Amino acid sequence: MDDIEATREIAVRLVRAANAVKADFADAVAPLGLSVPSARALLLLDEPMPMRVLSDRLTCDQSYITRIADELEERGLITRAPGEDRRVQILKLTRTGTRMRRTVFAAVSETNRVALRLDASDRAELDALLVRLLG
Amino acid sequence: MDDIEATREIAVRLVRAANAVKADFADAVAPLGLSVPSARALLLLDEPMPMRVLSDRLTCDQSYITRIADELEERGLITRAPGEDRRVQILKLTRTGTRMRRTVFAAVSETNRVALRLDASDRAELDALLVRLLG
DNA sequence: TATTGTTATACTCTATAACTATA
DNA sequence: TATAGTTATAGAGTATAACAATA
Repeated sequence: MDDIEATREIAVRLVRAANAVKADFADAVAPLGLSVPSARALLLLDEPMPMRVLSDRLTCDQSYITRIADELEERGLITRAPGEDRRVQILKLTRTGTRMRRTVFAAVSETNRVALRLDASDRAELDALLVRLLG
Repeated sequence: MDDIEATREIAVRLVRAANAVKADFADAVAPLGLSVPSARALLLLDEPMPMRVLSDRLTCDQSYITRIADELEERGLITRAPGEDRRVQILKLTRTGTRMRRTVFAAVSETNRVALRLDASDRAELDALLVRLLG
């Protein structure tokens, strides 16, 4: 069996594994009525931060954060408040948002197949390989 | 550091690594004027097959194959021909398609970071972990 | 002039539903 | 009636461009 072919197979499996992880995440947050991007944002909001910072952490465009913030704000999970620099909007979890963040965290942790299917030494091995892959 | 937190970090890195692999693939096929799904389909068309079989291998809906086949046909890379069962359309690479498939294969192989960043034993390790993860 | 955020728009990947032709 | 493929449509996730306000 061709070496190149075998290596491509691994790449395909890597993408499949990531899809499975994402599907697990989506299944975990769907019952909470949150979209995947909003749930991801919620997890990142461990402390108040400007929308710009959130877009950096989510690695997405700033304009997309407006949409996510709208959704979270409508659900009463965050507030927007202007920063000292008047251009900046600081996103901050409400009390409901803090509770929801914990709920999301618990839900996605329970369904995380990295935890479910790999023991500690496997996880360490995988992590090292992924770091090498990401360079 | 929390164990749950660390495990979630690995899941995040897994998704990032897969995104990197996909981005490599997209960058490799973009200069050829192919969309990612069409390039994927092309790689799977190692022999003539019904659209239904291709949808199984791409793990997507049949209706999506119609779109992909349209694109490949317009580019002169495949032909549709009815099978013995008159409901079936057999997709078959043209000569140009066969050449293009080889070009795609070479291009994505060259940019495949699994090959570039991991040696043979790392790859075997990674593969085993991914299989376990996919269960 | 550069940056934050907003708005409007559009693109990619993909699925669902309703349909047709054949089996 | 079940299956292969098509068509039209829709939805999720995300980006681009133009813009307002502030720096």
